[in-house]
Amino acid sequence: MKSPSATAKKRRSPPAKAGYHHGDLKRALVEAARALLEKEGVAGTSLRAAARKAGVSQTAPYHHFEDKNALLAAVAAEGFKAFEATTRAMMAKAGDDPQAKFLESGVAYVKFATQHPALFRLMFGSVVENPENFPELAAAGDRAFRTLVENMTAVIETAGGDAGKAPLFALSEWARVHGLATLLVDGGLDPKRYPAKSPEALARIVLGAAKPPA
Amino acid sequence: MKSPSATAKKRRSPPAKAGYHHGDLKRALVEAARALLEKEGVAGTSLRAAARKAGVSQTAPYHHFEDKNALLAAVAAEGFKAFEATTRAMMAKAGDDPQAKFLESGVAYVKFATQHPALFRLMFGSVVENPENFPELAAAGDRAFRTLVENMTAVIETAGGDAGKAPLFALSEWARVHGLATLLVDGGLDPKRYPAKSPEALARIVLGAAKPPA
DNA sequence: TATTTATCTTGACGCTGTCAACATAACGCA
DNA sequence: TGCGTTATGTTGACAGCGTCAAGATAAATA
Repeated sequence: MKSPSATAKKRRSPPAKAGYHHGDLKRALVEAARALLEKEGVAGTSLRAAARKAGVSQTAPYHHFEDKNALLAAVAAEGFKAFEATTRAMMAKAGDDPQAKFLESGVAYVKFATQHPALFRLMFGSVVENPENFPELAAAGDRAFRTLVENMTAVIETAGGDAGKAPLFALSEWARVHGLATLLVDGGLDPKRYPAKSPEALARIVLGAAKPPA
Repeated sequence: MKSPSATAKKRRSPPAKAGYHHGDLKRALVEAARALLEKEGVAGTSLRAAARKAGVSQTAPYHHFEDKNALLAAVAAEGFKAFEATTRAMMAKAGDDPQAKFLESGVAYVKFATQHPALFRLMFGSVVENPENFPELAAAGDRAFRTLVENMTAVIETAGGDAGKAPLFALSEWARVHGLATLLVDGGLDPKRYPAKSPEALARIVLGAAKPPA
């Protein structure tokens, strides 16, 4: 019995698209919102537009997300997954040297930000309200910071330093990387002032070479 | 018709007009918008609400600002003035040591951000669109960066380093300061992880002491 | 004083987020 | 199998937003 016939598709765990009820609106909405984000920016990303793009009515999203904020949080969470993936890939290319891995993770950070500026703002800016209500987001932040401290610990240990200061140094370096990414994304940096072939190249220069006098 | 009002608003000083038409709506709107910003955040700051607060109709602002974006730009420009003033004050307290002055300017940066988070976001985030159309904003950015490089040059020279690298080092340190401020303002930083009495204290620790192994 | 200009108001448009009420497909149990 | 329940979708409505068009009125000017 079950389905009358016609399209018998999988609808259990990976419910693609099947059936009348659109199949998997939730995912479709997240993807639509992400596409809007890339093309129109944060300001141009509306719940209604996402619904339109997914081919449903304007209030259909409310059966899958409590409100617009929840949709944005879901997009941000997906962004964090992509972010972690690319960071891992960049670090893998760097081999075993902790210092090189640390640098590459920073470059990956900046590269991701400049390649997906709106998504980056959504993830790290204050556009998602009450992010603590979205465990996926908090978990992503925790994971990111944990790896950061681990990397910094490795760097310090190979340099024969005091590993107890890893959290402090990690924060310091995180701030620098995050600041560079933010300045590039938000246009606080005049590119003419720092001619570099690409944001990635600039990141490599700044993060790798710049150690002003203490 | 409504009550033909009664409250005569205060007027402005020398070049201002002492007229009926509200006197100086432009300034009143900027102040209203700034108050809204502090109380309601960027999202809760609307042109109409600012007009309401100033006691005029919803379209009155269009005689003084091209659109909402222009009003926000004016608020941001005012923010930059306040920002420069507090930075100067903090640096003055630091005396003559370039290193100390540099540190204090960074601490002032972070302090300003955490004390006026919405204003900080307005100034440095991407909420004002096409900021290049507002010369006041560009000028403020230029001034800020120039002092930064000057300070860094002084720091390097007293340390006997290569002053040619001042722009690069300045960018590096600016990124760190800006990143720290941004992380604090946007909640990317879990305060439990870095127990400090205040953001200002945390800034002092991070900016002053954290020089991880190169 | 007459006219032009600056400023402010009313009214309207389409967009937004969200709610209430309703319709129907799918699921689960007798 | 049929039926009730739940999940998912729709239409319609509301207030608030940014902005435009037209009209009103005070102030400046000639």
